[in-house]
Amino acid sequence: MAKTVEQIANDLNLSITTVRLVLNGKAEQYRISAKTQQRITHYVTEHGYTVNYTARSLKLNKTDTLGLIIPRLSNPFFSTLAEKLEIRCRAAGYQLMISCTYSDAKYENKLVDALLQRNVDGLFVVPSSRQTQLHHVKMVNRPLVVLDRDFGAEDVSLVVSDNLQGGVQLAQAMLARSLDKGTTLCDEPLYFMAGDTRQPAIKERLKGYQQALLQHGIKAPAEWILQAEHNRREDGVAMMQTFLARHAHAPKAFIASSLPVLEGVLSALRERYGAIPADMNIGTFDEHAMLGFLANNLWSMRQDEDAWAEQAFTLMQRALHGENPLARAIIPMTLIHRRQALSDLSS
Amino acid sequence: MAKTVEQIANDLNLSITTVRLVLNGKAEQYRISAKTQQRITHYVTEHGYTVNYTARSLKLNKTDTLGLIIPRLSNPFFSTLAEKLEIRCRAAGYQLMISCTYSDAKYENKLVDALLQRNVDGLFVVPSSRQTQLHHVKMVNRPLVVLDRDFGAEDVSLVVSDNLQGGVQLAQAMLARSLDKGTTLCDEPLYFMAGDTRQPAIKERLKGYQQALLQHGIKAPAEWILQAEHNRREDGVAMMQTFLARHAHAPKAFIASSLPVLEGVLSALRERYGAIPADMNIGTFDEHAMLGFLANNLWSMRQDEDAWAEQAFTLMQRALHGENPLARAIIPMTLIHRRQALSDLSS
DNA sequence: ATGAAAGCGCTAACAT
DNA sequence: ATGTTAGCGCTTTCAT
Repeated sequence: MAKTVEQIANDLNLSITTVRLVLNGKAEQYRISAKTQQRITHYVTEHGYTVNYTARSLKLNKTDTLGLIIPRLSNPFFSTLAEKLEIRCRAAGYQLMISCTYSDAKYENKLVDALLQRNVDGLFVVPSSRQTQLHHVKMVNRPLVVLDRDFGAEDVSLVVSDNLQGGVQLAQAMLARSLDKGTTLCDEPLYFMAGDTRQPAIKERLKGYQQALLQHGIKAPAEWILQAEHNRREDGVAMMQTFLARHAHAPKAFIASSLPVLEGVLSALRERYGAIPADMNIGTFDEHAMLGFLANNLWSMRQDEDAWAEQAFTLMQRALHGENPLARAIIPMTLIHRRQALSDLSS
Repeated sequence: MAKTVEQIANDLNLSITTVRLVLNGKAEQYRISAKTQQRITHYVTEHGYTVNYTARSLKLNKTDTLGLIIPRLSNPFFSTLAEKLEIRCRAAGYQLMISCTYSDAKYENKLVDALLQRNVDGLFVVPSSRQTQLHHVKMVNRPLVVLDRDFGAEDVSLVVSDNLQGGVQLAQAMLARSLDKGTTLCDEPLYFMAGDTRQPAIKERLKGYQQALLQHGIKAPAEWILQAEHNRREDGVAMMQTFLARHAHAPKAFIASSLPVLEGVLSALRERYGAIPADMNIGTFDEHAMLGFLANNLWSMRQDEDAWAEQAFTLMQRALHGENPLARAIIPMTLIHRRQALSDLSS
């Protein structure tokens, strides 16, 4: 640890107040004599000084620290979000403490407690279940902003993507392509590989897909929709294995409910066929640069992490300032299309 | 905030000591009467209580919090590392504060200061330059573990991958394939797309590549090695554009010095040819599930994040306990090979 | 079996 | 222009 204000004051035979005044740049305002200022600044350049934030926090009852609780950092959507949010918080003078739950409810509740014990000024949370969301709303007696998943708790500020609209748009884009080519949906069904549909974001995406089909006069048959327990890579693998057990061929067109699911789906296909069939039409939620590695015709529904960070922080800041019009922000998604790559050219 | 110990004591007409004793489970030891205990536990279940860690920290001069400073979370290697390290720290009762520098030296130094101000018990840092590394070693008068980049400062604990050996192994595997097929290196040069070679890890990887070539009696010609200012996606783009300006065709075989560089290299190729030539042999450092999206013959050098986390934490813990045999851990890399996918099959 | 008090380093309000 | 002091909530040590 560096020196304390008191030490400096003693060593220089000054009072604590005087030292603090120049340390906080109030020297001019209180007309501290030039030579006193010099002695102090000189001492500090010599011995260094950093405020003890712990003591400061104890006194002021704020830590200038916010907490962010997400499922995993290895999910690119969350790591990007964490980055953007961290930058936004830091611009406003807050440190962001990031922690992961690994989708474990017990863990998640404990994490919230741990961060509260450390007196974070406010908390951003991606809850993993309705139960944990309720826990947080009840236990967190400080500014709370829920992200990504609306399990329907009242009285919280909330930031989510417009998953329903995203689902509609994605499905419509893919259907339009089929219909342009003169194929019908019966020739070329559009499957939906859904992770955990209890998760509100996934549920909405699926609903959007169904709505889009209905607009074409079709009620999606049950066998077009595959489901799984979670939204992980292995769940994607399982769904595609189920599919392949039931069909002779890989699907001509499908939508994955999230990136990890897509990874699993494709790895199962590669396992089976030795390659990812290049003529598949792939739709997925969440954008990632490495999607460009695929040769396929591909649509991805991008979530706007910049807008998320901005909105989430704004809601947080309002709450921190005591203005408390709990609000929910719904952020539009953007469709990105990569055309099928022409494969056989002499490189 | 929840109640304080003092409030509880007042409300119950007990002394602070008595309340603390039962709150800390020392009730039996000090023979607090059963009914006193009951009153207290009842009060707590009613009104709740969480220790104020800030006050505790001020007194004990430790926060049970460690800091991790990395370039970016959106780099999968670092986000995975952050996850593993967070888990390891939490298992030992520490919270990990993760922050990103975006490879900005100024920012990095400020971050270190910010975390020190918050009294983290120790710091893990991936320094972005020799200058910042020296800054940290000098300024951080607490346990410090440097990760990933050895800019050569003395007196620090250090965890790095065995980048030299990794470079050798990767290049050798790729050369072996060529030679098996009867092609010579002259037919099919093995290029190296190097990001910033001032960065020690990159420098070592490149050196390993050169060593491997030498073992085949070849000194890599200057034009086989492309270089850039940084290790970002856009640097990969730039290198491949340079390459394409000088050559009529895409390279038959190359190594990318890191994932972001690879992303850039491939996107430049896709831009140019409309597709990623499937007959290219690709080598890269860092493993990622989405590499399986590529149809190419592909070798990736995986860094063992689990071992990193374990070693880094062990070094940290030693330092925290005052044992101070500054040590460096060098962690082997693992080669992963994906065979070229057979592309034209009826799906 | 229970209580009292000092002190961690800072801030803010009130002296001189 | 500079100095003094109370108190944030906890832990630790010493008294009953």
